[in-house]
Amino acid sequence: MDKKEQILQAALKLFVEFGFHNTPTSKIAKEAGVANGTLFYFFPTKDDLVKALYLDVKSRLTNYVAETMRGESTLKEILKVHYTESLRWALEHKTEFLFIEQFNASTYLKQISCEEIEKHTKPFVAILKEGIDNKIIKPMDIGVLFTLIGGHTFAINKYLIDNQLSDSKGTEVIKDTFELIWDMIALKGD
Amino acid sequence: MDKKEQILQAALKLFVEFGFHNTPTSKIAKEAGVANGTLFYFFPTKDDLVKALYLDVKSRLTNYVAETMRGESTLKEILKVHYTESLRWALEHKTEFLFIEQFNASTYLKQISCEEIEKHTKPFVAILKEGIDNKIIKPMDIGVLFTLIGGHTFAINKYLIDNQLSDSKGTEVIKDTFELIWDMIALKGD
DNA sequence: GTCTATACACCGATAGAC
DNA sequence: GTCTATCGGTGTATAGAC
Repeated sequence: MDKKEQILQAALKLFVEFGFHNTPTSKIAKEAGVANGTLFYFFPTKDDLVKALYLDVKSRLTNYVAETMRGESTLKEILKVHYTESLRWALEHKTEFLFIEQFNASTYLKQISCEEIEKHTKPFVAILKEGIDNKIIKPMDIGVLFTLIGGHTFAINKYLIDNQLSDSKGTEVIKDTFELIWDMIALKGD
Repeated sequence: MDKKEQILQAALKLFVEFGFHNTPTSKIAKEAGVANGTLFYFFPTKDDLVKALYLDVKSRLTNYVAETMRGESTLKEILKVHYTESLRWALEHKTEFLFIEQFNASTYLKQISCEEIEKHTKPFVAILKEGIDNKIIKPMDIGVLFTLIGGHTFAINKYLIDNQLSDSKGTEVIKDTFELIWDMIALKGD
């Protein structure tokens, strides 16, 4: 693993544990096992490091979900894989999830360009739009629909992480809550 | 308005605009129109100020919702008032809402005792529990149910604030999304 | 209670050797 | 590319007059 990667990993760990502002770059360098100056060689400013880390984590999540897709045919199945695998990824990458949460609520978010954000959301929004057009999903504003599903996923994620459920119990909650969401947004049964 | 109140108000405004770490106590004092030392007379440390502000904002929200209750009889009506009025309050107190969001995702949250948090959630959880016991709400873990409703409310809140909808459009979204939630959690129709 | 003035720790960022 | 050493700015908190 190269030094740049080590720095990102160390930053992720410390940011989640202590927050952005309580994590000096000196500590990050130390945790990463590199010199102070090396950090600034790869990331000109601390802000650059935070943003690079966000983009890195985000794309890892997006890639993971994309890879688990195995040509599901119905919209319900596609959404289920999206939901289930996002949650499963977050459960196995708690630190990454908590980092995203912290970042989203921070003032850094404004500094990420719209294109950068849309790159991750666009494919999913397209799927939802298709569902509405094909009268599988209830007709509603696409933004509201996206918000609803995102909010759900995020909330259940936090619940699972905070409550340290067993694997089987966690799987059950994920399965059950997906059916609840589906009932909420689907136009009829299946 | 006394100086303590002025400080809290200034801190709220600046924290939301610049984030906790980019808001020095000196700026807060200046914005509040008090001397630097005065801030530390009321709040021994900056952390104390942040936490006091959180408790203050939280109880204002809780009180507001409690006051709007006018002896609704059915569970659906009670929940609807809770949902609607929480959103309405947040829309008229955007800064307060954004502050709560930032605080919840920060490392400060750990520093708030469980009792302090439960004070605000307990009454609501009791209502939900009653709904399950009386077979009005689908049987499920009370924690999951609370998470679901909270996540929804939070997500729609953010949507409303981010998208600057007109009053009538906003009211419509609030009304529609409540029906969606209700359909999701209710055991049958009404 | 409120102010002014200031101590002093800390941290982001740079310079320059290797 | 990576290191060591260090500077300058900044911000929390205190001391002490009023």
